[in-house]
Amino acid sequence: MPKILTNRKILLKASLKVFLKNGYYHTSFQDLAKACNIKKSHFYYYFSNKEDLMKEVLVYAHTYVKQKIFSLADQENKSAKEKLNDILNQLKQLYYNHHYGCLMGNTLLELSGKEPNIEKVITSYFDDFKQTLTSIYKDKNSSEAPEILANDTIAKLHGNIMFMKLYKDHSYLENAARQILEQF
Amino acid sequence: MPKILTNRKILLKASLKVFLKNGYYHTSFQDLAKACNIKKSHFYYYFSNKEDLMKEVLVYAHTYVKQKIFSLADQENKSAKEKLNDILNQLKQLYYNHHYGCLMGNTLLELSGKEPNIEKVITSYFDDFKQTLTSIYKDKNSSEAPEILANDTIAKLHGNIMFMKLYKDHSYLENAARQILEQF
DNA sequence: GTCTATATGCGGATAGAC
DNA sequence: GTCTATCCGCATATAGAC
Repeated sequence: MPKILTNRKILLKASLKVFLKNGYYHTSFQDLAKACNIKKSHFYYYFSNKEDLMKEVLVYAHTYVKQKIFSLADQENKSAKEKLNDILNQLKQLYYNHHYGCLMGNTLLELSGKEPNIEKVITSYFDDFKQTLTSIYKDKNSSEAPEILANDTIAKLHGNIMFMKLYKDHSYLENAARQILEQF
Repeated sequence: MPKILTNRKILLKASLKVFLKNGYYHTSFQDLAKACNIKKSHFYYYFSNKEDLMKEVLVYAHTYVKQKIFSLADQENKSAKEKLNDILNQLKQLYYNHHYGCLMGNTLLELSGKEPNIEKVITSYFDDFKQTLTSIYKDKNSSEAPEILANDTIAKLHGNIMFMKLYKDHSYLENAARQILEQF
């Protein structure tokens, strides 16, 4: 009989959903415990406190997106525009099953200036996102610098993710992605 | 001697700053009372509860922006581009004294799906914003519908307000505003 | 209109049994 | 590794004196 009935990864995945839905401050260990099917005190066996848990959740999310999506920028035998298309399609799938928006964006707006340790993880995510798109925009002929184009694209995506959440309508992200691709 | 030492408007203005800095759930009546120089129980004389207070704060903010900024779209003897320039300049001033971002955007991402009464106020703000810019883009020759252009502009602004908050750097909004104006 | 005092519940966190 | 029990503080909110 295994002594381990759960593990960090299972807890991180389940906690992520709760944080995405409820935000950081509005999520209690009670909520998390319910979603994870464990007692709330048991979180302290795996994590030192709530901040630590959230940090790990965000690191987990970043790692997942990096491997699953950002890595598509490294595909050989594909054009820059094809890579961009792949990335945008995968990003859309991330957001299409709900109306909770983006965990990184939500958490940034909620915690920036309050929880420096958590903020660092979010910064590293957006740095990574920007670098990924910059590498793609380097292949585009444009009067604008690739870093600027990458920033514009991320800003436009997240502005439309905001609209998506506000109006509970996926078409905002759909249209933004199409427009970004057309303008490449 | 006046019996009224404070009033709703004073409380709303001071509370707005606290909510902008700390968010909704992370703000306690303790924090608000300190910023307003009253006892925390005294809020219940003016507002029925925290949700009601926040709603009033957002209504106050909307009214302020509507009168001070959105109204610039109605100026006679100015071109559409001049009006857009005026609005963008005023919006920048709203955000340039701090790195807390936008109260409407922050609150939307934090409370959407949780506090319907508050969400309605936010929706009405963005509807108003969109309508204001739509009226301006109607004067522009473009293959895109004015509503689409208005949406794009708001999305781009708020995406860059996010960056502004993340990197504590005003130039994101500055550049976005310049670019929006150039593309008119 | 403004205050003091207080009720009540829930939050994060710890101790220690099994 | 997982649980029960519990501490402590703070949160929202109310009652009622002045």
